[in-house]
Amino acid sequence: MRKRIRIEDVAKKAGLSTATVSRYINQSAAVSQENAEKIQAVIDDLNYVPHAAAQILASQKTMTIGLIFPSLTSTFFGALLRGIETRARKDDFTLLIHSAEIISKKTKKRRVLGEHNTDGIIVFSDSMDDEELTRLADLNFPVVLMHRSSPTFLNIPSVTIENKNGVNKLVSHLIEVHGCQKIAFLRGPEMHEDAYWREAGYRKALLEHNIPFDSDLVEYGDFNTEHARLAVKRLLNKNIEFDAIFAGDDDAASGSMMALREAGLRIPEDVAVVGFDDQTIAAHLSPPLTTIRSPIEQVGFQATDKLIHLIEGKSVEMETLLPTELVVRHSCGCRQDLNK
Amino acid sequence: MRKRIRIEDVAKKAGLSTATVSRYINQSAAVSQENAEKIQAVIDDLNYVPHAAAQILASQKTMTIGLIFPSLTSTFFGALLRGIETRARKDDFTLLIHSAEIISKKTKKRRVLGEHNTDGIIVFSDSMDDEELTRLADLNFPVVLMHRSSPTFLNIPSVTIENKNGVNKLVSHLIEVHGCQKIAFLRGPEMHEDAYWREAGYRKALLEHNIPFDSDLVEYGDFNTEHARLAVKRLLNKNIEFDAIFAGDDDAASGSMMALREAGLRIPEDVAVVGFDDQTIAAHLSPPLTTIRSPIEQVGFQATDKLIHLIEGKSVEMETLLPTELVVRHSCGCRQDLNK
DNA sequence: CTGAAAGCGCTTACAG
DNA sequence: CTGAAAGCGCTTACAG
Repeated sequence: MRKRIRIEDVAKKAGLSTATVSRYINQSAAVSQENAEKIQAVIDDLNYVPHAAAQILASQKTMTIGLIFPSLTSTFFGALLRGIETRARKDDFTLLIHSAEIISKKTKKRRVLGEHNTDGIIVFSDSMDDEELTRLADLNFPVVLMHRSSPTFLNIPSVTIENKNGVNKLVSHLIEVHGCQKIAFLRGPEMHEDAYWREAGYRKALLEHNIPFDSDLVEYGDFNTEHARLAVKRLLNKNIEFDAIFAGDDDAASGSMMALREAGLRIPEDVAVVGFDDQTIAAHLSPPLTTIRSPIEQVGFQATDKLIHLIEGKSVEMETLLPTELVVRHSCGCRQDLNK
Repeated sequence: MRKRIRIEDVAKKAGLSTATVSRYINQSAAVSQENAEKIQAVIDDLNYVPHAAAQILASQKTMTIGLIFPSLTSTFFGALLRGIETRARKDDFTLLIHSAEIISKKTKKRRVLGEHNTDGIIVFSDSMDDEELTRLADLNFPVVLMHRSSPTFLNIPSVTIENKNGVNKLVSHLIEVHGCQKIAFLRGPEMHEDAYWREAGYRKALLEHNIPFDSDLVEYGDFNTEHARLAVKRLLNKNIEFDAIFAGDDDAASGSMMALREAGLRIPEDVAVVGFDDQTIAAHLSPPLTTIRSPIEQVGFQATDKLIHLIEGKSVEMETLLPTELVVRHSCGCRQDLNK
């Protein structure tokens, strides 16, 4: 590698001090018009780019945001990332993404994301344990939670979505409009907060329509295509009767459809299927999926917005609950026009 | 924020010098068993984590790899990222991801990824222009290309996939097994290298079967669901006849299916549809998609492997061409068993 | 508006 | 195997 160009080289060539050059680069203090132009010319000429680590060390600000995700495979995270990146870039923050799924227990002691390399961290769902959350809270280090709320003994801001109401509407639609009575439910991961509230919405809808809750109809779909496919197969093999499936999310709905088709069942004639999220895939399934639209990108945007406020020392709303919306397509049995 | 704990604090408490503590942490030189234990105890006690920027500045190694992607929305990138992250983590490299789509021309002067914050960069397709590529090559800075080959005047290692042969097999299957004669082709983005070679494979298959190339059958699908849907609509509106669609990739195949269904056409009876990549979605489309399996995750893994070798000063193979494979499902007209 | 100089928290020859 | 000290490339009070 060729010799690095330092701020000192720029300063020397411009006949100024490094302090002035630094001020110009960071716009941290006024620099005379004349010198500004001189400096810019030298920077362009030398192709100077500040050394990030030196800036961080000297300023004690990393200008980067850490992201902890369980995995990066779902399209779901694409939308989330878009929201996060859009907001982060507005304030020139860099993103350091850590996908937790791949980390092994052993690696865990090597803290990947923390106060040593970020100004703040956004945590998705349960991808950080309470111990580390507590440690960061004790440090007063900025953290924002997405798709989960703060442990009660801490006080961490969060951005979540309206799961319970959404699912209530969705399941009620199945019951009221399509007369479904035996609605299978593919639950998400055990400790997942979205899963918890979706179950609450499911139970509420049943209760309000005097349909008894039947645990035989509940399986773990894990918000995952293949798991959901197997879950529906299990239901089918056990000869459990159902006239609809609320799959937990869209990916699981896609897997459910597969299993049904493999069993020779028609959708929605034999079994209605509904999902949650309204990801891109939803409209492209066959039949197009009735689902709940959740503002995934907004969640990312808002969480990042909160975090940046926190980093800047401003106060933020503790809990942001974003609304969801019923999107009726055909997989529930509705027959609206195919062209949107 | 509470006062940061520094290596000096650890050293003092352990009754040793910072040099020894540093050597223990980085395993960069032998430390006596006794002192090692003492240091580890203090680290655990104080909850010490080294300041990343200080390490980078002092060692002149960032231990991070830059990734330049056009966008993070497709599931395609999920698989790619998995491969990259798996390999990077093996050598304790951190990932800095920059999605180029969101960057504006103005922002461009602020170089987001480069020698100032990474040890090397992986570039997807054409998300970095020749000018910057040249600058980095001049610096002798490690760069690896994915899904594109090096500009001829440079000499940058790359990892690409066998597009031409794959498509040739796919289109030949359509012609030989299903008797297709008018195969529409949804091309990818203009300057995209994958798109270029897929067209070459398409033309070759036609040529080998004495079917004239008909430019009326070619549209831009842009490797994108919605664009592809509109492209097929255009074809339909122009009353152009076709008995099959090679959609360019799986996302575009999904969009094509939508357009066909909206027009009341049956798949594959009226029109066969085939894709490329064999992403997760492919098996879940209805009917399940016949496509070419490309080793997306492998591409990421190999590119990262190459980059790390480069960073370590080792020499690497200049061009790695990974094989692809025909996956026959039902959207082409084949009637194999649905259960795999 | 500008500069001299201390300091950010590490690593690493060098010497022992 | 260990330590004293220079140095990595910036930023930022402080003084003017």
